[in-house]
Amino acid sequence: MDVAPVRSFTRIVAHRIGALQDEYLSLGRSLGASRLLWEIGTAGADVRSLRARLDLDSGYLSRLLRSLEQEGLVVVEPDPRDRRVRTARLTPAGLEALREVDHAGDQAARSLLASLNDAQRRTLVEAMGTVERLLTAGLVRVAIEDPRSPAAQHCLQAYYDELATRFEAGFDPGHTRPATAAELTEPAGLFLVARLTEDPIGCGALKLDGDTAEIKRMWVAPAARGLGVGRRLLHELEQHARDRGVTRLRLETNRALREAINLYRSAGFTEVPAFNAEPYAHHWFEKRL
Amino acid sequence: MDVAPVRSFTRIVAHRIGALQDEYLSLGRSLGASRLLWEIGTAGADVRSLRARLDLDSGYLSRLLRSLEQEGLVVVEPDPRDRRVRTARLTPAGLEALREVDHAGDQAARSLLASLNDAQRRTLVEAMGTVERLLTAGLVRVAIEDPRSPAAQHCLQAYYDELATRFEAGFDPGHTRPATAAELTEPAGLFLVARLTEDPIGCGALKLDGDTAEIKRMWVAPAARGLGVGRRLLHELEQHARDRGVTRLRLETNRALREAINLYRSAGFTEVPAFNAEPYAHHWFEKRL
DNA sequence: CCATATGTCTGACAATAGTCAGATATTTCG
DNA sequence: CGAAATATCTGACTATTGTCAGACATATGG
Repeated sequence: MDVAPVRSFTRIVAHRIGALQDEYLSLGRSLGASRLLWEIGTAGADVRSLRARLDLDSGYLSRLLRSLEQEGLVVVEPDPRDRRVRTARLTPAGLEALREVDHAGDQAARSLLASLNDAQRRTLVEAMGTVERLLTAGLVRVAIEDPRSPAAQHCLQAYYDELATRFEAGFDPGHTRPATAAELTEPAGLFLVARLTEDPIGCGALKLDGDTAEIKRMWVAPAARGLGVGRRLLHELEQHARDRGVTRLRLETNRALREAINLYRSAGFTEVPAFNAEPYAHHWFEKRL
Repeated sequence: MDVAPVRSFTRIVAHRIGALQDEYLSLGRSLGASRLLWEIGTAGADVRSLRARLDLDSGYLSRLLRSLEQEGLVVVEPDPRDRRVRTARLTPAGLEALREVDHAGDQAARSLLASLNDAQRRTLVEAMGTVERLLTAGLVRVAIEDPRSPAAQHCLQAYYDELATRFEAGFDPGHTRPATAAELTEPAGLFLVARLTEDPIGCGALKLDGDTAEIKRMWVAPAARGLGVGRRLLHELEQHARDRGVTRLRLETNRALREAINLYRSAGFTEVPAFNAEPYAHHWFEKRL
């Protein structure tokens, strides 16, 4: 793997981005304080999530919050639902400061595009989008989890909700062919969850039956589409199946799920006659391993 | 100008690159010290250029050097040509430390590519190259300079050397149609120099003659090609000509300069019969403004 | 040779960033 | 209820990064 272009990229981009940060410092606030203001945002945020997003030590964050509080930019109050958690909100002065930070950010971004012509700008913005998308994709982690875990349940619920919206006939989990938690737990099967820095963003399951396995519950969160998560889940399910001696993979799907069907085809699945009586299915696929 | 994608890019990339720097810190040396080791490199570097490249205060840099010196990684000695200048070189232990830093950098770069498939890696590396190229292009500054200035002379010398290498018949500046420094200085003409953070990387000149102007001395440093510097120089020369009431731009060129010929054509120049007796020319171009 | 400019260094600070060990309040769970 | 877990805070540090004013040596241009 040739990493020289990556190193050259990181060096130059770090240098350019470092230069941009002077724009923020010109506001007379430390970089940490500006970032914190920005993360609190107009909606406010609880201290716990700020700590996670900024990756700060709890003591350090607490002190940063105190200094913003003293400037009158922030108020920190206990969350009524869980009074251990405290929520930071911007005061009117804080909102004004946020607008300044935002403006400094716009200026910084603009300065990256200055002295490029239109064609170069378009190319740059497109390439930036690609880099961003793929760097994000590189953070996705896929692991076998218990289908009863909160993350798995979250994915399944979102999956059912989406089917209900997208299927012409709606979707009722009670009418589909069942796949119980036990059937999707080893050794009977397995359940994969894809996460983007802790947040669950997709799932997929395998139900084993001798040398045949069924793929079930393939779903990717709308916000995470285009990162190749679906392909990755499918690929890992296939690998797990192979490892367990499976030679035939099967799945069924509904015609409303166009992108899934395309994925299956491009992953080497071929359409076969219906091999079960799933009421919501229009297409049945199979792949020999 | 929509800067939202740029801001989103800088945010995510800054975050990812920040995370990579832990790799350097794991070497038990501060980020500043690691960067300094890297900039000194195997060839050594004088303190002045280190200060410029790392953009550090002279006092701070001096102290960083002392600490590396104390660790036995670096020796700093006066430059024999100018004993005010001091040159830092790595000791054998320093070279070993540099290898470690380099290895940490490779690891960091690799971790960006990890968990991407081959197609994604190729796409990412290509997009990174585009971003790097265009961010660099955004740093290029073009300005009118005296053709007798050191930067201009450097470009002209490099230009003549390149012609001597590329022309089938070689190149002798004494045999070409002359363009004296006075003819390329306002108001008779003008000389543009393109610089990438101070270093001259290209030039181009205009020789005015009533409503006609000739474009001369177009050159871009090999290391800076692909950044659109040639197109930018040509565009700015054209703009300067227009501002001075020129309605016809002319130039002649040698058939060995393929990329220049393509540039002229795509910029709207059309080939015309020879309008002078330049011995090294094969093509004559003209553009009506 | 002298005035001035240049390059580097030391001393003296100061701000920012980061760490770690408890203290305190609240919630959760057996 | 009481033990354990969770969330945040304060105190007490340390390290890093950055700044500024001079000191000193050397070079340059008249």
